[in-house]
Amino acid sequence: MGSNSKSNALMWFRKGLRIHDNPALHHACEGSAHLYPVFVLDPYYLEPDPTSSSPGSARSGLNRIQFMLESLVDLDSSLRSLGSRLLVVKGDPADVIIRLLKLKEWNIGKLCFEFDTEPYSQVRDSKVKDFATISGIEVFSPVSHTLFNPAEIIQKNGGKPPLTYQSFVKLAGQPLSPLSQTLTSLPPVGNVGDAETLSVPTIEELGYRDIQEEFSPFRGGESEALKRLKESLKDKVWVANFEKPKGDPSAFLKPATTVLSPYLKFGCLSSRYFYQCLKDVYNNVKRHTSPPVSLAGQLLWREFFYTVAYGTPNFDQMRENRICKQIPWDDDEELLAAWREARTGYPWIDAIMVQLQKWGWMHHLARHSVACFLTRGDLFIHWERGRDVFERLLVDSDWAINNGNWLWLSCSSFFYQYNRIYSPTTFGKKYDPNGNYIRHFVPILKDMPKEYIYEPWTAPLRVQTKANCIIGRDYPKPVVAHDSASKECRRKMGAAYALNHTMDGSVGEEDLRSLRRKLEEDATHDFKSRSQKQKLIH
DNA sequence: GACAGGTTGCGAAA
DNA sequence: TTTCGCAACCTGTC
Repeated sequence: MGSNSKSNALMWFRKGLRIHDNPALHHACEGSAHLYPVFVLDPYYLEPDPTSSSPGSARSGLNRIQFMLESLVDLDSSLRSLGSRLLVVKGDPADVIIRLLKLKEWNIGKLCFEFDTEPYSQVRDSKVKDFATISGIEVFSPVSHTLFNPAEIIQKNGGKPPLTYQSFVKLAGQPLSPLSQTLTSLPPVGNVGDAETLSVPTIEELGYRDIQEEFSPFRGGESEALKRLKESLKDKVWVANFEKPKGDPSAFLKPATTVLSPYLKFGCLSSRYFYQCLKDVYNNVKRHTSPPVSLAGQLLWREFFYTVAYGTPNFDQMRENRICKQIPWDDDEELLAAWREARTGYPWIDAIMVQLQKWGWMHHLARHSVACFLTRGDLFIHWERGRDVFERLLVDSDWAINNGNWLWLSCSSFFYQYNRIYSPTTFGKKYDPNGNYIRHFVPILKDMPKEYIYEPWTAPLRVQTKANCIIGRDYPKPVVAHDSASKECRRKMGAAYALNHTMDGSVGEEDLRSLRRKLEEDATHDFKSRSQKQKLIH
């Protein structure tokens, strides 16, 4: 190669931790003498945070950190089998990439990375892109994390994202196919020089010592993703008849869904490849389910939330969010902690929260149960608080999808039927009358007879004694009474909706404060009039 | 302005 | 196992 021909490429991995269907990687290889595959470890994301209520960093639970490290190990080994390897560098991602682009030894002429729609990533990437552009480095940043380009769909809809699934699907049409070529070899890594590259660290090397005894049963990486995909698709009848709302949230030995979400989150699995595989199955069976409930429909839900999230400023908060109802949520640290730490006294809710802590994954309907309970169903706590807990602990936590679902479940956007409240007792009972799910994740209740396991506070004392679980001592009493709490939530939601309707989307801080006052006054008044009646009766 | 339709509520009644 | 009342929400479309 000539001395001034900058024919080396830097492939920046962030999400998209895969070899298959990776257009940025393909482009990075084309005409490159050397290829530098880089992943930047961000200390802010990884550093142990002893003040957090469960193991992990401030931003991520240990399960997701572990999943990411496994994905990196797998990526490195795949790169090695193609004659390359993964260069791991520590530091602030944008700063690190800019530093590497400046290195004389690397002599980078082309920077390739997958386009990322998240606000955090947009800021980070434009910093790097700006530097590359003024330095005369070619930048290639294709959309390949999603089936569609969110920007295109928003444009097709006149500049605003569609706010219903149906209108989204109509607008979106057919997704693009995955790349058909597979890479058989990669250009070699050139002289690394002063870049201070590492190999993928272990969880212990990151400073984590006390690894919990039960942890996520899902291993990270592209190989694992493709294996899991193949396994899921083997049962063609199951794939063809899949209907999301009918799954069993209490199934944990064999989950009722594919559990491919963590792999989609990190891009270990290409959504476009997944979609194509599903189409192949559908083409080979007589009858199959359709969106929104089908498996392919689930991938379209992902697209829907990515699109709305990309086109909605302040999507991850209530304030200044065009599509979010303004609701006077309570701020109760005690109740929030009880929910987060699985001590609400409702075994179904607590078991789900334990599964979140231990596995970093729960069934979709289980997520609904606890999200509804925290917000509009029982505790009336701000959905942003619950969102934070999920965002940190879920192995599959995905910015657009997580925020979208919290908006949905709290009846702040997309879904508005706030009278439909999940029961923290009977909902789980429908699927698991014996309470096996509770017995596994809340073992203190393992000997509670099934008649009482969903409402252990109703068990006679002799039953509690026999089960070695005294309610109020070994396991908490319910933090709220569901009947009255949910009634109260309905009342508040009704008042908040009325206010949002009257003010036509311009509810401000002061309006919420006065609504909160009014709601409290009404509650006190009701209480007093009830007491009056009681006095009259007696 | 009316109307149709909305992945996933509950509990009672048939 | 399906259907209904509950009380009445929203967006997209005409």
